[in-house]
Amino acid sequence: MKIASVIVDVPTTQTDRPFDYAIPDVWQGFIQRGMRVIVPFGNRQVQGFVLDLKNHSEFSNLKELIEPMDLVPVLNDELLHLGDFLAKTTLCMKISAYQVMLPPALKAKYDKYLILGNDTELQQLPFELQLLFDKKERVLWKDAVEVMSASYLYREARNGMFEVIYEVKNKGNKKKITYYRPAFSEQEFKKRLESVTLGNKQAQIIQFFLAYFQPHTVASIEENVTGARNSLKSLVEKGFLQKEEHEQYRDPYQDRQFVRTTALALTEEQQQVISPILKSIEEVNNDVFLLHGVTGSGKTEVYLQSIDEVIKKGKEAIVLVPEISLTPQMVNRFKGRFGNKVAVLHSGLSIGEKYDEWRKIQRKEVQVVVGARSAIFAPFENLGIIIIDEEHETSYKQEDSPRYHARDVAIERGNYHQCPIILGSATPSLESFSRAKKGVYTLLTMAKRMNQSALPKVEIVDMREELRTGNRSMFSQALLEKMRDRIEKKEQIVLFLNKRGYSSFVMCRDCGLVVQCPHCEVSLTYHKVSNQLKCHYCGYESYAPKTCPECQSEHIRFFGTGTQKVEEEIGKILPEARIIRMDVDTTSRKGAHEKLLTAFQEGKADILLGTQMIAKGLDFPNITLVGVLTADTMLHIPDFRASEKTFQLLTQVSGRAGRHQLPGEVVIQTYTPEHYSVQLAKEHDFIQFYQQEMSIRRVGQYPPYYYLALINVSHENLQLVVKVMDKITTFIRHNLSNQARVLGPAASPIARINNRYRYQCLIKYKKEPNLIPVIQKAIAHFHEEQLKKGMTITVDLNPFTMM
DNA sequence: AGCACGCCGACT
DNA sequence: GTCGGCGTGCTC
Repeated sequence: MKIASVIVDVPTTQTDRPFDYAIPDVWQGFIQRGMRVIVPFGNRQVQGFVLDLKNHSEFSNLKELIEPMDLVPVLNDELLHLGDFLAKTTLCMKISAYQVMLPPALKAKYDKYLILGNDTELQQLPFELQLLFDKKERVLWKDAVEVMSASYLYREARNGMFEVIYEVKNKGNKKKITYYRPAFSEQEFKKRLESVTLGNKQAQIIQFFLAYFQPHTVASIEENVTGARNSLKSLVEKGFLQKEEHEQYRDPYQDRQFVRTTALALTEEQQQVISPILKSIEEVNNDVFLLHGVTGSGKTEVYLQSIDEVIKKGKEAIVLVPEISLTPQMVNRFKGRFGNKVAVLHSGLSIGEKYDEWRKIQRKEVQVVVGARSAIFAPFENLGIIIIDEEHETSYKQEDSPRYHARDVAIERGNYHQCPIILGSATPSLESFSRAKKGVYTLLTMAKRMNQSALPKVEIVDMREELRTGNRSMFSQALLEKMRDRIEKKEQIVLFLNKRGYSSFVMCRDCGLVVQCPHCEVSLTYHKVSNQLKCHYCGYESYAPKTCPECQSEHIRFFGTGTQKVEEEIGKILPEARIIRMDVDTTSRKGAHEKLLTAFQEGKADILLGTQMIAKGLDFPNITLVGVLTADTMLHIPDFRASEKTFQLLTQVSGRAGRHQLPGEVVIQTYTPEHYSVQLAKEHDFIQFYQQEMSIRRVGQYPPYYYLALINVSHENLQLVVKVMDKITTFIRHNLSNQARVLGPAASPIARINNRYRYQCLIKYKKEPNLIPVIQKAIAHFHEEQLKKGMTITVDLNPFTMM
């Protein structure tokens, strides 16, 4: 095999195909499919993935590839194939599909350098450049353009004064740890000592080695002989010690003790649910199970015992959880059961830590991976099960290219490995539940909580009524009384503030002006800490105005209830309450999240106050009251899934209460108590909610009855955006069947971000085999505009947000 | 993406 | 006449 077919790291439609390279003799037999290589591309070097090896190419004068970047392939055949699947089903570049499957540490970085031409003397250069080149062979391009214009540099490069070179940075990411070991046996060591005289420090080090005759790290030598580091080198030179480097994994969980657990006895329901799963594992079937289990019904134990069975068969398991750093309890459960067989992958890890966890998987040192969305690409080769917990979570859909959904990838991989998939949730997505009803998935139900505990009693409080009776605080009378009661009883409270879609905006009470971002069509968010207004879309910041910028009125107010404000108010009315506040501000530091939760678990606070991040996975026995301060803010966002999201959230939050011996109670405060998603969450009635919501989706022609595709065009010039979007929409409308509904063009819900206008076209369809080629054709038409005018066109198949 | 090639206006 | 504007097309 003399030729490698390579996908290059140039993410454009024109280069989204394999390029052939000759394999130089030195690398013959070494280069394999799935390896990363450095190849010449045009006049620069880029990274690429070897797709294939072959002996013939249609292209006659091939360049040689430069060198491999890996010792062993980073992508196996299955993942190479999966990349193709991603590119086809999400309309992304193949290179982006492959990059997303690997830990970010393996993504190439490029450096552009300037080196002197062959005949160039340093003195010929302008003074500023002479300084840069001083004693250096090469100068970073970005340093050079600081002192000389790019056009000058390019011109002189053309004249031969410089050469411009590119280099793929292959970062040595492996963490090395240095050991010193005795160079010979103990007797030999002593014998040799007699024939030399050593300095004081060196003698001390030798004594230390004689006392503990084994390899030592520099740190441990230093502990015993201070200043030893300076003498180690000469001991190596004299032949007493050998220096060696061991690769070491950074283990983010290394200094933590995990209490080992064994399988718990299953409840009757759990047994009923697990037996078809075990059967599927046994028979190597590619079944998809939808495990619908109420909060606290013990889904995790079902996962654990299924995985255990898979491991016994010598296979591997992937467990996806929504943003795992948010649920350290979950990690503990897996680490506790499977110990060092588990790798953990989530966004809280550093790039290096992610890389290390990934390598444990690649080297088959672990059998289980627990992680967020991208863990679905774990390079296992013998998958026995894939579990997606909280299956309905929107975070399983990646919101930028490649816009894949982990569930779809899971099903594709399950099909390849012929292994079962479990989708678990207390509130399944309508898509999954309807598939289960149709028999595409196998529905498994757990309707009871473990520990004989009942689902919590839910009380809905109409906040309009509170207002009428003169209560203007954010706590209803009912909630306040219950909070007092729990604090007295030394039981714990979780207060949930639903902030999404309800940022704390600034409004003038006189003229009604809402302060907006000058670059985006969104209202600015007030941040109390810095007294600033910030735009969450483009990062614009300004100081909070004291008077209305429009009418100069002083009645300008900050609307919306932030966690800080709630904390302040509790401090006023319940001064004895100890509060832990969890939001972006208090959990941004690494590990802060877990610390706060641990403190709460240990009873160091009465109230846990937070946003989204406390809705899931909390399982503390002492929580007996859950308060939802504003249940309906999410209902008003322009999204057909608003009701579904509200129902899911209320159910999840309620599920935090009374999971163990003590009974739980939930208070939901709302301005729309009659809404079915609020009412049915109170009744814990998912089935009823499903039916009601489905009929609305049917009428509105929304998923799961229809599939969606969203095309978005953005550019600074509004006219251009409208024109292009209009042409695309018309083209698509004419080329799909009349079953399809093509809506638009219309301004996006956020009509402008970063001064770029945004228009969109929404396609609703049931069956359109030509959809993807038609969209591709429509977009291809506007290639030039994209290239020259900086217009962006994006396509999101099965979008989760319409923003 | 990044660059070379190439064809038209304003400068020595 | 030439420098440089950016429109066009190519990269194995």
